[in-house]
Amino acid sequence: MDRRQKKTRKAIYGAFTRLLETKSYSSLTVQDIIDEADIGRSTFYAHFETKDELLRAMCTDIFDHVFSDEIMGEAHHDFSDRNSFRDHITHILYHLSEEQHSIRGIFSGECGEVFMRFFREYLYKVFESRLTDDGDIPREYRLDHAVSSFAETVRWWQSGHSGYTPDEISRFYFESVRI
Amino acid sequence: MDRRQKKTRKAIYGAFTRLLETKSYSSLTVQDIIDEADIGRSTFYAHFETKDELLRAMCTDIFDHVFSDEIMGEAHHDFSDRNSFRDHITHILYHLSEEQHSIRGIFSGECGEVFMRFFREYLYKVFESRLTDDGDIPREYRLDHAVSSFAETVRWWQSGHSGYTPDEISRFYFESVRI
DNA sequence: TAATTACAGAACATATAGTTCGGTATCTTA
DNA sequence: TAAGATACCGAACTATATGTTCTGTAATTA
Repeated sequence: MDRRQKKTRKAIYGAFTRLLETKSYSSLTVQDIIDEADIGRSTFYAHFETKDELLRAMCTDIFDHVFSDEIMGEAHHDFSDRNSFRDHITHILYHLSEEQHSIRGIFSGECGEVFMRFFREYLYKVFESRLTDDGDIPREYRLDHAVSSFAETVRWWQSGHSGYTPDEISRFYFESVRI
Repeated sequence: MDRRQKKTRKAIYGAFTRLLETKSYSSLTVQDIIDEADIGRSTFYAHFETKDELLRAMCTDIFDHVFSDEIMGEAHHDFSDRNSFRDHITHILYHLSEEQHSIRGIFSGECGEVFMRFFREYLYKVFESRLTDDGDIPREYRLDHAVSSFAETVRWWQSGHSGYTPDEISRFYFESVRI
């Protein structure tokens, strides 16, 4: 990839995350991003068709990193011995904490919804295969509940309670939800 | 209130909910609502400053009804004998099912987030006083988790699974979350 | 070195939001 | 029921943001 392209893309991403820390997504104009990134107007549109697509691209980038090993089924962190579900979840939390700089502003505000929708798509894949069969509650509901609860747990963690460690958050989650 | 005002307000609400069943909130223009409601442009703005405020007003209307007895602390439905927390929750679900016509389109799409945010505000009040003290998990987290899980349960129910009864949904919830 | 590709930025077309205002219909009240 | 108040209609207008096009320039690549 052309060095110039990487440079502008990085500038756009940076400007976007920086702006999201002070302004809300909907009140953010493309011009704001252009000014903050210090690029030409046509350059922005050469990279992204809309503001929404920019958000989408950023989410994809972040999650591809966060879930990279998860999707592959391998674990770099020290959980390779016992691949328990709980370890996988904690693993994801560790990855998320490494991406704090980019997701700080993204969770709050209206783009939080877009972000959460993406997040849940990935989480479905992770939870689906691990969900135990049990009881007379529809599997569909149980899956939705497990995913929603986890996504909301992360939202809670990342918006105002980032002092807790991934292990603590994992414990909170597994002690609050019946899986 | 002037009969004319009630009439236009009803027309706007109706048009809004009708449109939300086929189009997404963000792609919905004020002009769309005006055309569907068959009113004058200035009339819309005489009632609501923005599209967001319209959504906000509708949410308030719906929730004021759904939570009316809850906030008052009284129960019209047959739960007056044993005011257990679970009865209260089921009570709310019954009220919600009565409002299905207006909330059908509101849960899906982007306005779902606005709706959910409102919903959660009301739910916090209901859950806060009933939350048992227990364990070494921060009360703040447990409250957030209980509220989020319930809100998401209702979202799941109202978007594609409205065949279940309020009692069933209540059971699903209480058997999935540790409160 | 030559061809390609990306960028800057001005100019432009379009769409939507929100306001203003004069005329008309409807409601209220004295 | 007559008069004053209030709400509605809708056209015209301003303002703002979006997205496109084009030309000249600088960086990259072969």
